Amino acid sequence: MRYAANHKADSRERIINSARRLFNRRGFADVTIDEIMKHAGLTRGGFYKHFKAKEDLYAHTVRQFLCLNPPERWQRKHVTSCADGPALAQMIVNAYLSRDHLDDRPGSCPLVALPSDVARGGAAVKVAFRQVLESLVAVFEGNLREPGARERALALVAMCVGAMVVARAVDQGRLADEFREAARGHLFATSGWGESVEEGR
Amino acid sequence: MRYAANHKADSRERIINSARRLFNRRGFADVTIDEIMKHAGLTRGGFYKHFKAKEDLYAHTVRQFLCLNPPERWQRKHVTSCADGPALAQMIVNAYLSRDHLDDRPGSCPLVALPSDVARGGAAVKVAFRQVLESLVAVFEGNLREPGARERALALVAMCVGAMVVARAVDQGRLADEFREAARGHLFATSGWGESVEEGR
DNA sequence: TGTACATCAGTGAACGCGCGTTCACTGATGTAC
DNA sequence: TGTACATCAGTGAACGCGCGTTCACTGATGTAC
Repeated sequence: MRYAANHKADSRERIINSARRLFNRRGFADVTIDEIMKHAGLTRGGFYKHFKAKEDLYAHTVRQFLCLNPPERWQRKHVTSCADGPALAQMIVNAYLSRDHLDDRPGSCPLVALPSDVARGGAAVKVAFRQVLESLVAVFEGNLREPGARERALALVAMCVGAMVVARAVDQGRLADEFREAARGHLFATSGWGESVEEGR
Repeated sequence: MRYAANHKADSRERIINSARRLFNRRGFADVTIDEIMKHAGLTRGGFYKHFKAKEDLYAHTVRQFLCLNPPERWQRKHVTSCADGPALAQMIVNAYLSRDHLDDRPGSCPLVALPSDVARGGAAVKVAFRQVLESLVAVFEGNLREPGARERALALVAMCVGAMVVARAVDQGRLADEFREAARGHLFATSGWGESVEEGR
């Protein structure tokens, strides 16, 4: 072999990474294979040495969010590795509802960036979306007191995702911030994870 | 004129209606002018007698949701015209979080069907999206007690929209139903609008 | 060690198709005179 | 009243472009013998 043993795997990872960031910004339909490959430092034709079709990428790009380590900028700033339990949950929520996350569309959580695309997509991408969703639900549920921990976790995850989704679709930064802050206030009032921290920017 | 005075306005309305239902199902990018015009009972070329470009439709289709009267099926079933105040708010929430609304993609609220598309769209469609959003916030806010009515309204709207958005993107009807029910339970517990009604189907 | 061949990630031109948009045309009616 | 012309919503062929996908090729390295 003329390439290192992990060379092809590295290329594949770069392609998925490139596609993930482009999909997050512009959706599945508007992004071309050519753009994806260029951002991965490759050319159009090579794509089909890695994937059977464009659609094969969708699930991989959604699932890749779970493997990001260290996480993207909006998470690095807010989440430190030394926390766990309610303190960790609090940090994750602050990161999720932060303005950094709102503004970082390429590095965004796919639950916020791609729900409409996934709703129209095939079975594979829906499975990946559900895995990301369930991982978020698990963090919430594990840090809420019984009884009804799961039900409250689902409602609060829906609120966090929903607040960010509408914040992204709105043309007024003021209203977007209101949604983020309202969700954060409501969440800390309901979960007992501690006070909402004022966000510098 | 060889057509009735309102003929062109009627055609325009049919085009927007056709586009709205197709966009709700498949998003802005995947729907073609040809399909839109066929569903409106017209042919491709006539589109440009009504709109300058495809993108001009987006805002009109989102805003049209506000004018639907009588509302679509999932609303007719749940909302009766004789209610107002908290009773009306309760009916609207039951309709919004109903399985009928979940399943009725063509007639869906655009907040649920199109947020990702709008987030990537132009200024006009974002204005229309915000108008629909604010109309929903107003219903909630007007039926919550001070203080903090607006903040709770924003949080609860985010939860309702978020629950429906993720329910649509998930591949398991069971999980989708859990989200709808969790949001409904949390909402009635928070708002004091009355008990959640078991939904027949 | 040297030579011929196999491998295979990546290249970039080409293909085929479909879409948004344009445009010359239709045909029924209104208007000028 | 009759005739010539203007109007304009709608038609459908055509254009131009870009995209997903295919394919013959490259070239560096590994392997057989």
